[in-house]
Amino acid sequence: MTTMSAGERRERDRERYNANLAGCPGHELLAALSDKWVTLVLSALADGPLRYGDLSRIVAGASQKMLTQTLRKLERDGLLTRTVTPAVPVRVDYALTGLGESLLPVQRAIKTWAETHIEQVHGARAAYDARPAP
Amino acid sequence: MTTMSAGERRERDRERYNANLAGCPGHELLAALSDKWVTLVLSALADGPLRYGDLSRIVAGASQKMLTQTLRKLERDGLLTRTVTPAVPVRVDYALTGLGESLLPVQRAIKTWAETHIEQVHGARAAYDARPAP
DNA sequence: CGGTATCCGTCACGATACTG
DNA sequence: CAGTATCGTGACGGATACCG
Repeated sequence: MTTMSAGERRERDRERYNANLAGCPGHELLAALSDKWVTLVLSALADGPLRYGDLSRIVAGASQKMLTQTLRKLERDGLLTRTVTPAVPVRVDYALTGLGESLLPVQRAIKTWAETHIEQVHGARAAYDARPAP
Repeated sequence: MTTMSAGERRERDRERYNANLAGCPGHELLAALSDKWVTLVLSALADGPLRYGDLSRIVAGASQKMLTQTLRKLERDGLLTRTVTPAVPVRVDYALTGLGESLLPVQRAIKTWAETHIEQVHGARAAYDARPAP
């Protein structure tokens, strides 16, 4: 069968396209960074290692589940290390790796742009929202 | 009433925290950029204005709904302009604003980091996944 | 051509309870 | 202290159909 419905074709195209996206480094990174808590955890650890409890206090908005999930993901990606000290009670420290630290300048670049231009964005939004209704 | 259940307190804390987050320029930007299609649209327009149809072909993975939604958001934020030329059929052009263009270097920074370090990340993942099961 | 309107599945997230 | 297990829900994205 060489024939194929338009729907099938579109679906196949989308799959291909998404496969490309998944393989694109830029997108992978962006997907990782955009995670609500990743940035917060990373910058919390920028000043030095922290224990789980400390992190959960600093990143106060995160649920236990989300915090753990985020930490595991970052550990898997080699951005931080997880060190368990067997004692009673247990002690777990998290610290940035070199790779993780190398990400901090990128974060700063983003932050800098944001602080420099956010006013303009807010202004544009206000203007847009104030337009006469269609 | 000065008393409050632990649950209520946590909930209130989370709300406050999220309110802070919403006001944080860095997070606002990150939330905007992380949108699956924003980066693609922006870089598609980096070389010059495009019509809606062109965009939908270049950003092939996006559904019509998502593409329109993304374009509207970017227009609202002042990152691009939408120009309607009343004719038959209608013609709509999208172009980056100065503000939108100023975002391109940031995108490049992200892309550069990704291309430089993604191998390490993949290596770390492989190592993590290959560890002996607990 | 360039959209809007509507329905619908899924899945990420949070709350809660329990464990080594 | 530092998690794991389980369940409920709501926002988001996709498919489809229709409009100026």
